[in-house]
Amino acid sequence: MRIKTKDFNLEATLECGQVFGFRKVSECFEGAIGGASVRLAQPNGFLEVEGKIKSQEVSDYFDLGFDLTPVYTHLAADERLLPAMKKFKGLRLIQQDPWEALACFIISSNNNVKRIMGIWSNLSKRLGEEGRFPKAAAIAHAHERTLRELGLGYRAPFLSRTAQFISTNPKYFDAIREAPYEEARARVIAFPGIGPKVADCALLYGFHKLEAFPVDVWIHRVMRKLYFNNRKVSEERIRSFAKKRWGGLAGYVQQYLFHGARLGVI
DNA sequence: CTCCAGGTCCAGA
DNA sequence: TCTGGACATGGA
Repeated sequence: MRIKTKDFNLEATLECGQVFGFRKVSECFEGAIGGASVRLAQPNGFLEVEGKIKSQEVSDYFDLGFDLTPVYTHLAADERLLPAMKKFKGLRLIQQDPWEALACFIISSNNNVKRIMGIWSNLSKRLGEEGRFPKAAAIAHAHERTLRELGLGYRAPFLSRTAQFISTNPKYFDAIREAPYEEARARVIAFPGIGPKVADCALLYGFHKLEAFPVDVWIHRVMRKLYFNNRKVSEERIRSFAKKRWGGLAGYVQQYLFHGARLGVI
């Protein structure tokens, strides 16, 4: 299947750190969208999709209907952000599964991307269906010892307890999705192993709350460098700065900043 | 061996 | 409210 796209960069979108379930295999990305295993490529502008899936579902997943113009307006208006915009034009925040996002970012704390992807893979092979990321119930029923064997370390009880809560309160995500950002954030922070940063990742990536601005070590460093003259700044001040400057699209700007910082282009 | 990785939690000032 | 240390694990 071939899908026409406007302003879409598959590689930047899947490698910018918002999702951990795609693997690059010779110019293709292998992973899953919803319940379908897919292989994706973008050889000459078009998005090529292999797998038992409708084009609408792919389009929804990558949020292809979302107009990036206001994001570009922010990026282009700031000399400091211009390099990231040029490099990653077409990077989109996707509509991934809320549970997967929440779980993956519990795993992400004090961890590195390579290891997070490894743990994603271990969990999916051991507890998931057909190698996809396991449902909350599957993790809830697994023994904590099993999670440790898969590399979770001290995060095992955090993930286990959160999975138990979600699998027994399946409607809870609806409440989070419907709540305004600040209230949703407070609800997510209440989960074990989730603090302000992981909560913002879950809200931005799992619930598409585009005002969420996760401040991790990379964002902290790059924001300090670009906007605070390398002085000490609290994460709270960075957050309020971002909110004031980029408002409801702060999370989008954050993604360009994060990817740019990690790749060393800004 | 030490340091670090998309932090969080807890205790003590 | 702010700060320091512990926390599993594996790669550099």
